[in-house]
Formats: sequence, structure tokens, C-alpha cells
Amino acid sequence: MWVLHSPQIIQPPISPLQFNHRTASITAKPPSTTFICCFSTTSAAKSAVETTNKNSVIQLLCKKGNLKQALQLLSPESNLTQQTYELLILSCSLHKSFPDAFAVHRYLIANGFDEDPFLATKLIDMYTELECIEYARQVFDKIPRRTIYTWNAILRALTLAGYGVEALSIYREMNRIGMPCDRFTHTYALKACVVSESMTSLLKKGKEIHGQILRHGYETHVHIMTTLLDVYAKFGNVVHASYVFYAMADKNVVSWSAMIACYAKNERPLEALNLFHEMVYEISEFAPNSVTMVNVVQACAALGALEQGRVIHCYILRRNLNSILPVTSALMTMYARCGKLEIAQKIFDQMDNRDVVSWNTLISSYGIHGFGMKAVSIFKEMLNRGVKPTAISFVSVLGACSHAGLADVGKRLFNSMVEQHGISPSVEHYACLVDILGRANRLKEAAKVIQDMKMKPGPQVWGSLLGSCKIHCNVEFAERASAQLFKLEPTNAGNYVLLADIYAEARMWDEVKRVKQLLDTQGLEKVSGRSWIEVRRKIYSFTSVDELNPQIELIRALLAEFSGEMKQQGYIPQTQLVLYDLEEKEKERILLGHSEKLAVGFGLINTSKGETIRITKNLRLCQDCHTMTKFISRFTGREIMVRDINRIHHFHDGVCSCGDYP
DNA sequence: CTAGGGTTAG
Repeated sequence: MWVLHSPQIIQPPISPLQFNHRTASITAKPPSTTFICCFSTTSAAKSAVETTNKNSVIQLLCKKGNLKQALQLLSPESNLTQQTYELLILSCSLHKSFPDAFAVHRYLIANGFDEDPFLATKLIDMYTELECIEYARQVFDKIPRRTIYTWNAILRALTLAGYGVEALSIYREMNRIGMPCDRFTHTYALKACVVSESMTSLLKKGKEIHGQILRHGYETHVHIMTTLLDVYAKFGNVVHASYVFYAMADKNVVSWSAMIACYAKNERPLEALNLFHEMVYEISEFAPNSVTMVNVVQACAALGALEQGRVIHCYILRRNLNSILPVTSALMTMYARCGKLEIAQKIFDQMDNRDVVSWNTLISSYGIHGFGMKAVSIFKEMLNRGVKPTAISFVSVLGACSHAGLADVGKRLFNSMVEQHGISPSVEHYACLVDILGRANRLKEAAKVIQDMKMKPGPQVWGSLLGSCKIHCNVEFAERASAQLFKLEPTNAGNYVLLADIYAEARMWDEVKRVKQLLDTQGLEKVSGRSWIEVRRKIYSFTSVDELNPQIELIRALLAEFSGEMKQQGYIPQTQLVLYDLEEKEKERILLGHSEKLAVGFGLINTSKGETIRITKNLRLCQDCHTMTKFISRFTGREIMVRDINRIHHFHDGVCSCGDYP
């Protein structure tokens, strides 16, 4: 779990050493000068003076950041005060120094101070800061008299380290022994519910804690209620989150931001924007801050709402929030995801200071636009400038390689991750590598990567393989991947649909039927396709089934005309993509009603000639839509941009920027 | 002595 970064051998503070002697209770204040005058013998006075001096010298050194010198002054018999110990501990967290932290801890043990509730709390906090959870735990286990502070400290430590289940068992233990919980306890316990892996069982736990909070009369406490809201949001439970939000008597900018974040991150970007407008124009009691704006910008990005995004950008400039790094990164992503790569680049160029996230953002922006080599060269430029790459830098650059089909470059980068940068690949990185190889039709190699993984291949990894099988119509590997996926995430309808699509492509109709039955008997429904288009700052949403748009007949007629024209040029509608058992004509009709085609039709009717048509889609762009959009771009001389679930397609004069490498 | 919402990837 915890890996030591320096090669030095460091003596751990507790095990295997067994200190048991509690030599002293806490020394009160150091003797004052007047007190010293009363000593009869000079030696006693001298030692008292020395103790006083030693305490103040060590404290001063700690405050000045000179921890090393302070440590040199420690001697076995020095009689330090609680305050001095505290400063030593705080210095260690500040310097993030393991050897020093251990030395200080050992020193406390030797003097029996590690069992003092106040200092033990500080030690737990120190190990939390150093991300060294076992030692925090050992400190906690050794404390004979625990206060609410020590309990809260270990709860916080476990939660921050991602040990949700363990944190909740601490919470349970507190309740069992009758330790009264305070507002901090509840906040940490709530957060513990979302940091663990077994999400489903812990939602119930979160609701239990919700009940406890109400019983303790904390329903008006804005910190706790905001945490509660956020916990429901992180579980994707928008209904419960909004219930908490609307029931809150006092709200502040944080609770509003948390609710906007909840909508933005749970596929409700329109609600996020509406709530923001309400906050600003109707309530106007709380000024949005940078955190609010990050969430609002994300909502625009999710919608692909460029015009809305521009308005929000202006607002950010007016409020002087544009130089805050998270805001800038969110803005870059928004522009890139709306197809305005050049604006993302411009924002990056104009930044006074950049962090690794700014670089990662730029890399993935080029990646989703299909400029793989450019993304790789930005990555190298980042290294040249001495910016240390993070795990996400590699996800970004590997993703860029995958979009552009740069298999060997991607493989080399993957290997360099461990060899040159000391970052061990996570499941996500493996998923990227499998994607890179799979898309390049190196499925055997991809399967070998999965086989040799040092960890359990998660659904992301098998999903990458299955996705590649779709592109290359490989039934054999598709069956292997989907068998795993059905075990790992049995209720994800997308996997069944993907396999059925592959069978359909291979004209294996019996298998198509079998997979469809598998889907139906479990009562699963595939996520229906939806496309959005923004026209004059208004967002119009399309699905294949709704007939709400007043122009729907006009749109259908237009599409039928294109289809006829295309057929004359040799186009065959890809009706095998329609998995229902219908007549060919009916299949064609369904294909022509795909939400993305409707949105293109609507865009053609409602925008002017030189304008780019920008569409956002919630799933991957279907092949038939891809073919037809290419045709339309040439036939009408219009630029069309479609952002699907994982990249951007720019259609111009019959060609797509993805090079038909979706 | 401790506390709530946040940037990038999939």
C-alpha cells in the first residue's frame, strides 16, 4: 500500500519496537522566570532555564521551517511541552518528510506522549497528510483514552485514504460504545459512503446516516446538509439530492454550487444551467465563485452549447475569475468539446501560469479532434519544460494515440510510463492500450495485454476489446470479451447491444435473436440515442421517437431527399444496424429517423449558409449516420461537426476528420 | 485540534 520514496532505510516508529513506559504526564507551561528565581540550588535553576530555552528554541526553529535543526536538539531527557511536540508534528506534515515524521513519533513514544489524546490526534493527522494510513491506525489503536477528536481524526484519515468500509466500521464502533457523534463525525461518515468501491450497499448506509442526522437535529446545519446533498449526487441519485437541496432552510454559495454540480455531472446539464440562472438572476443573494463557474462551464461542455458557453465565458471575465486554474481548464475543455480547438489553444497560450492539468487538457483536446501526433508533441513539450506527468497525462496522450490510430507510438508511451516516469499503469491505462491495439486490428496482441495484466481486468478493459471487435467485426474475440462483461456488469445494456450489433454485421441472425432475448428477459433497455443542437442560444433535443418538433415533417422530407440522391450514387442503407425483426423498408425508415440525422436536418433548415452545424450526441455515432453526414456535407456545402461520446467528427466536403477511423 | 461544492482522462 504505502511505498517509501527514498531508498534510505527508516526505522518505523511502532512495530517492531515495543515501548510501554509512560514516563510522564503532560508538562504544563514551562517554568516562568520568576519561578526560577525561587530555586535554591543553581543546578536546578540551570536545568529549568535550559528546559525553557530548549522548548522555545525548538518551537522557533519549527516555526521558521528549520525542522532538521530542531530535531538535532532532541535529547533523551529533554522535558518538552505539549506545544513543542505539536509544532514538531505539524512541521513533519508540512515538510512531508517520512524519516523526520518517524523520528518525532519515536521520540513521542519514548517519552510516553504518543498516548496523550491531543498529541495522538495530531499524529493521526500527520500520517493522514503523509498518506500513511497504517501508522495512523496504529497510533489510534494504542490510545487508551479516546476523545471525540481522536475518533474523528481516524474517521477522517480512513475516509481521505479511500477506506470507506473501514471508516464506517469506526463509526459503528462509536455508536456501539456510546461515544456521542458530533457534526464532524457525521460529515466524515457521510463522505465515507462514497469513497469506497461497493457503491450499492453504501447508498443504504448513507440513508441510515441521513436518518441519524435528522434524529440529532442537524437538519438545519448547512455543512452537513451540503455534504449529504453531495453524497446523493455522487451516487447519481439526483432526486434525493434535489430533495435535500430544496428542504434546506439556509443555503449558501456552496450548497448552490453542489446542486449545480450534481446536475452537471449526472446528465442534467440543462437543469444545471437553469439553476445557475436562478441563482444569479432570481436569488442574487449569493455571488457565484470559481467553483460554481467550473460546474456551469462543464454543463455547457456536456451540452456542446457553444453560444451559451461564450456568454458564460464573458461572465467569468467580468467577475475576474478567468485566471483561476480549474476555471481555465474547464473553459479549454468546453471550447475543445464544442469543436473550437483553436480557442482552447489560444486560452492556453495566454495563460500566465500553467499546471499539469492545463497541459493534460490541451493534450486531450487535440486527442478528441484526432490530432494524435500533435497531442504527442505537446506531451513531449510538457516533459521538456520539466512538468511532471501524472497518471491522467498518460490517459490523455494514450487516448489521443488511440483516436488517431498511432499504435506503436502509443505502445512506446505506455512502456515509458513505468520505465521513465515511475507511474504504474492503472486499469484505465490498460484499457487505453487495449483500445489502441484493438482499433489497429491487433486483437490478439490486445488480448495478450489483458492476459498479462498485473491486476484484475475491469469492465473498461473488456469494453475496449469489445468496441474494437465491433469496428473489425471479429466475432471470436467479441464473444470472449462479452462473456466477461456479462459477468462484471450484467445490467449494462450497452454490452448486449454491442454484441448483437457484431452478430448482425456477421449476419448471424440466430445469435442476434439470442442476445436480444438475453436483454429482454432481464428487463434491460438500451439507452436511447439523443442528439442536441444549439441554434441562437437555444438547445433543441432530438430522439428517434419523439415527434415534438414542429418542423419534423419538413426534416423527414429533406432527409428522404438526401437518401434518394445517395442511393443513386450507390449508397446502400446499413439496415443490419437495426436489430428489430422488421421489413427492409421499415428498417430503412428507422435508420433515417436516427436522432443525429434529425438534428442535422433541423440545423440545415434553421441556420444560415456559412454557419457550422454543431451537434452533440449521447452515444457513439452510428455508421449509417456517419456515411450520410459525409454525403450531406458535400451535397450542401455545409460544415458539420458532431461530437459523440468519445470524439469529435468534422465533416467537410464529403470527408470526416476521423478518416473513417471512428 | 477537525468541516461542505472544483480543473484534466474513461
